[in-house]
Amino acid sequence: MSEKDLSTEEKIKEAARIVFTKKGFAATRTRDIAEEAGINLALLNYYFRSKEKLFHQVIMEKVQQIFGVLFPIINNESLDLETKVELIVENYISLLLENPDLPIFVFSELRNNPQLFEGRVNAHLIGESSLMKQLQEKKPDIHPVQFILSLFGLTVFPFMARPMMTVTKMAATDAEFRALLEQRKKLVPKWIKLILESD
Amino acid sequence: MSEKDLSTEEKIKEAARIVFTKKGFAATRTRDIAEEAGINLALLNYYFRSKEKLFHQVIMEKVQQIFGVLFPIINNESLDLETKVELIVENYISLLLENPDLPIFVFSELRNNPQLFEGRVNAHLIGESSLMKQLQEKKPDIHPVQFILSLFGLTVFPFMARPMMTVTKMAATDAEFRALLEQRKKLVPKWIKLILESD
DNA sequence: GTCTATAACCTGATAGAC
DNA sequence: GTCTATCAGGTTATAGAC
Repeated sequence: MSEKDLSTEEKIKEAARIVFTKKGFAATRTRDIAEEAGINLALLNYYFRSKEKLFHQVIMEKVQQIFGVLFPIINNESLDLETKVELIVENYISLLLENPDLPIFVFSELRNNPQLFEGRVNAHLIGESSLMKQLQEKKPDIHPVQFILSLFGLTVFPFMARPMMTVTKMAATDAEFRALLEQRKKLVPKWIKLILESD
Repeated sequence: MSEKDLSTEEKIKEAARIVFTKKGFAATRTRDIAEEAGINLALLNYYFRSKEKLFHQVIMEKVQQIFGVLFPIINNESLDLETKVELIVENYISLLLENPDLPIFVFSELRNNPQLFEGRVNAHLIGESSLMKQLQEKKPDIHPVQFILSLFGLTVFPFMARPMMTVTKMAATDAEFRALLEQRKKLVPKWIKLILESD
């Protein structure tokens, strides 16, 4: 599907996704989005009313995209803990490889604007999830939050550290980075398993 | 040392540290810094010439603060791998507990502005470090970058996820968060050890 | 060194022609 | 729906008095 096939509205939103995720809300100028979309500034306001409304739409769709991948796994009663971990890591890394700027974007905007998510992210949805119950059963001595932080730390952190890895030449090229993350799809579940089976 | 004891220059810089780390460069207005410092806008330019120059000074000092803590450990030839890991985790978590906004700040500004660090962070300083040599010897089958990503992912990620933890009530209060991270000082080295001793 | 006032510039948003 | 031109408001930086 070439750029020409998209409606103007979708062209603007796609441009907004790119620019907002790359630079953040405050550093993005509506002019940048217009230019990226190949349209003019007035059209942005014609379709989306304001920079803020456009931003809100973009980030919410991104958050839902993430939860859309993770939730069905976390709450699937027919998967055991180990399989859940494998699927979460595999699918989340795949998603992030297509959206590498997403983690820094979401976390830094959430810092500036916590009320964005207030009410939308229900504590029970995580605390009462199938994953949590299985964890409690398998390893009651690990604080569930410590487990979650580790699982996602191991999975997400490389994307946040990406700019640092480029500068330090730890993963200078895109191909190197992708290779590392592909390898990590197997490593992280293996390591998590070590943690779960330790005493 | 009360606020009154600080020179005007230092008051401005301290205010800049607070506001910049909390909101990022683009979202920060020089007026916010002036107000936080209890001085007037013109003085900021009198002392630091521009918003950009002040920012540059602040972020560089923060980065050096981090490396100042980590480098002596990473390159201490007389510490074995396990002890290095313990000290890195312990000291880094302590530092970040005093500067919880630092990780999001540094990583998101680095994304917007990678040239900030070009030339300053030498790839050899990490690749040729004592830590890396020990790792290579102890566990040649782990890619060193995978190890580093895991060590720092486990250590730093909780600070980046802090706003998310607040919203989801995983760690609603400051005290809860601190307790989790204090506990983590022991957990992370234990888990890293599991990884290093696995096959 | 510190202040007030203001210049110079930039950005989001809109008016109005087509 | 799409464009150009422009407004209104806000931001950085400086001039000039004290």
